[in-house]
Amino acid sequence: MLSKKAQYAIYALVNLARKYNEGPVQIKTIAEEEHIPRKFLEAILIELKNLGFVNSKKGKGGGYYLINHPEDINLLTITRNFNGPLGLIPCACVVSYERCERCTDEDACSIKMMFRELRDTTADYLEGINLANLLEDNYFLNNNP
Amino acid sequence: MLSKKAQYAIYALVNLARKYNEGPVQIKTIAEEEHIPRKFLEAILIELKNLGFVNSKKGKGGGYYLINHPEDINLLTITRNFNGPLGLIPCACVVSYERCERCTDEDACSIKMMFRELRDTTADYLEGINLANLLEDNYFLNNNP
DNA sequence: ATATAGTCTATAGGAATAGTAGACTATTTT
DNA sequence: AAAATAGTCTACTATTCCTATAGACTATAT
Repeated sequence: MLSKKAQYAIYALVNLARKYNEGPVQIKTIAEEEHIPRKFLEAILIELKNLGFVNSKKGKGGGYYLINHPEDINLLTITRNFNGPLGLIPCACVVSYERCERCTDEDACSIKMMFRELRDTTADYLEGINLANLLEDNYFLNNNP
Repeated sequence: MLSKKAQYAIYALVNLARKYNEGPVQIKTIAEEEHIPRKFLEAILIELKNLGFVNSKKGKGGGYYLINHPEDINLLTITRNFNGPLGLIPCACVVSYERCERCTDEDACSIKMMFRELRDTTADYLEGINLANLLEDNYFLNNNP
């Protein structure tokens, strides 16, 4: 399961994607519409800003907005920044890789290979989904066999 | 990432699978070979026993052993019992499903569909791997295109 | 009997998660 | 310039989960 923080980040970005090109959206609005605790959301938005996903405008009529087009933000990127490693065991991770103490030959270890393949499948899948895909109702029903 | 507990459970079971039909294996032996803290391993083995994966024999020459053939224990079953939900968001879970507060029509929600498909892929993958598969070096090199 | 080896109860430190409070700063409109 | 709006920053807290550990107890085999 993703952390609440990671989940909130995704929902906040989807909310902004839905209103792309409609001007800044207030923190309060996002918090209410997405059922996210306001103060918690503030912290997440600042992180999203530092990561280059969103920008903000202060004062009246201010709020947050997406910097890039929804099509250019995929779920792997979001997940990477707000959640731990994708691999299920340390030696199967890429970014957070740790050598396995149990192995003499890690390159022949079936346990590692198995978990590594699962990790890669997951990464590819998440990378293939962007925010625009998530806006359309029934996207999957319409695009899957 | 799986919890240490879940990882240890998998490595302990693989250790027992490697010695299937060779009589009971002592806690101490498994702990040393798999680099698992002994007392922690004790607790995990008791849980594995209650779940019906292993049995134990007391006294001299005692230890733990697998009840079923390694081929009959898949990784989905192990993971389910020692780690949280497979789905990345609550509404995409099966066992730990929670209704989404954001949705009016969950059946048309692309976010849910996406995470649900990923969950199902992961579950199918884990279910397809059994302990016997993990014993053979290079299993994946030999069986994947 | 005695050594061996699993079982049970209880506890505990620490990290991560999730959330809160309040003062402060920048911008826009009047 | 003043007032209202809205984001920013610092600090704090509560709770849960993870990862263990200690030690006394019980059952079995020889």
